[in-house]
Amino acid sequence: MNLLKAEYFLQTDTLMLARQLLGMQLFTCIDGIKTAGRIVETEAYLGETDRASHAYGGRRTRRTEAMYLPGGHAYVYLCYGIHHLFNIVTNKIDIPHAILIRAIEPTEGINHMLDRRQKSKADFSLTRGPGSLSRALGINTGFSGQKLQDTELFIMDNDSQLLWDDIASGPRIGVDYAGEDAKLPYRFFIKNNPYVSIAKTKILDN
DNA sequence: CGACCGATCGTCT
DNA sequence: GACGATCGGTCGA
Repeated sequence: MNLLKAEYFLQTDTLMLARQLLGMQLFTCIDGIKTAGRIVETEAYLGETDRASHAYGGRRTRRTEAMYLPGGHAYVYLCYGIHHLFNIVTNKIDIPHAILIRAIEPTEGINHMLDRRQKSKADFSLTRGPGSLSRALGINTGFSGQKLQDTELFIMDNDSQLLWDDIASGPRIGVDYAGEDAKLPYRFFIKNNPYVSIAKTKILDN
């Protein structure tokens, strides 16, 4: 396992990055508490031209400003007043692409995750869904705009590559408001992984 | 199972 | 003042 430099996310092909993130590990080390999980589900948001993106049409607000930073920064926002959703900004400065991390498979610090989630037993719901995994890892909106680095929030890539056949894609979840763009297959996940959200659609392909 | 619903609050108009 | 890139609980079949 190697530490992934934040600059890795300066790459411009956000869809490819969203696919490549699968199998990598997301770490947080907060107040000395280290927790991590293997990324098993992601969604790409392609910025100005993507109706599902908060940056659609080039919208710049206090909240979305983090997405206009260079790739390798975090974009975290509050959803439904309760959930802190974690994204990795990609592409060059002023191009507001981002990848939402939708599910991880816990690998380290499971007891701390249970504490944060106020659960007594580990089950798949511990880190299934973007709000759940953020809570388990201790990620909140305070991280928005921060660069990924090796002290608090970072990514390690894996020695073994995932096979193409192990990955599936389909429409993104919860973006019905996005019209035609809601159908785009910008959600990627590891096939048959129990931590992946149960999607209502059946459209699956590579 | 599936459908429905309430929680809860920052953000934008 | 309305609305979410959600979650977890309940209710009925």
